[in-house]
Amino acid sequence: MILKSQVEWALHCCAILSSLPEGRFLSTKALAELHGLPKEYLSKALQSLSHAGLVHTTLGPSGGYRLARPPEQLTFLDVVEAVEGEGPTFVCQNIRANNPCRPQGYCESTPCAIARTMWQADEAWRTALRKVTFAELAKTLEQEVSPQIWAGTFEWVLKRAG
Amino acid sequence: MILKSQVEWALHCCAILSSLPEGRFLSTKALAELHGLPKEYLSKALQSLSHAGLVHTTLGPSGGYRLARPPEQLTFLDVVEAVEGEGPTFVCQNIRANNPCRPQGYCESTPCAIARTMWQADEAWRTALRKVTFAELAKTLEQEVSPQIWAGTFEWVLKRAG
DNA sequence: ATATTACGGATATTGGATATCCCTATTTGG
DNA sequence: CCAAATAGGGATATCCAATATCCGTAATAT
Repeated sequence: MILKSQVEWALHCCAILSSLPEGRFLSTKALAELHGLPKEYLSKALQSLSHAGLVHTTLGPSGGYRLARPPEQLTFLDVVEAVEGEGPTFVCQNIRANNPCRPQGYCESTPCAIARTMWQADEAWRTALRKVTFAELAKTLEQEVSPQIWAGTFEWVLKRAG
Repeated sequence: MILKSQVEWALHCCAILSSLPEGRFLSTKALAELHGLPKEYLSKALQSLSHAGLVHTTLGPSGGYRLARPPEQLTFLDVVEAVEGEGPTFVCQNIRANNPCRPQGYCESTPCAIARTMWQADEAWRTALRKVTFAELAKTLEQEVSPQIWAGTFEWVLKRAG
């Protein structure tokens, strides 16, 4: 079980969009160049973000993407679920129903205990992702990334932002 | 990102093996019939458990599988990792290295902050799975499963256990 | 001895992830 | 008003892991 690479792409794109000045937009082309990704395919990931309402878009030259909310209100979970979907990572096929020892047409009152445990772990994963916002990420990045690269990237982005 | 169905199969098989009397073995054939699963393919999942040292096996008629440890010491995480592997669910491709603004050959001191967050969530997931043992599962099942089916299944299993 | 079992290798088959291409509607900038 | 650039979406191709089956081998119980 490995997350799609689009998840990583979307997270990095949102990190960049978090530092974008209010009201400006950054295009797929710029985001693809900045991360060295295939533009057309990255576009699908960004469309997922758009469809989930996490970003706003505009058309035309100087068009592109910006966050739909302040970074304080955008969590890792939002982005992960936008790309991967909101469904549980464990799908219960209810194979207990195949038990030859049970009466025909017998129906369970509760979901399988095994599935419940897997879903609890799934929820723990989501809770951890829900706790981290892109505001916090920006703070961390500002501390960790070399000031030179940080400033250079910011300038690079601003030059291309519509 | 969805877990393999083999994970579900392996968990249910371990649940059955947990209730198996000391020293007895249950075959792939019996486990496949009990859960309505393809015998040959289920065999691969059981081999994963064997390879991870979670179960012991014997050959010949009346051969099969038994747990290698008491259910108190076998966790969901053990089984999930035996089947899914121990690698992280998020793979960092380090796409920040593609940033055109960085100097040639620049090398990061720390892993990407985005990857670290994803790995922390991954660890939260594993921690939740590590907390639940098959002894606890057996307790839950004994409370929830209809006594008639529970007893019938136990008898069914004993009749086939070598 | 025979039947049964775990095990491992080989080999399809399937479906999702990855990736590209092209057309359309829209909007900016000249 | 016009040309260029953009998001969006559909169609398609490719790749790989998950799923599934088959068979040969060694070991073992009866």
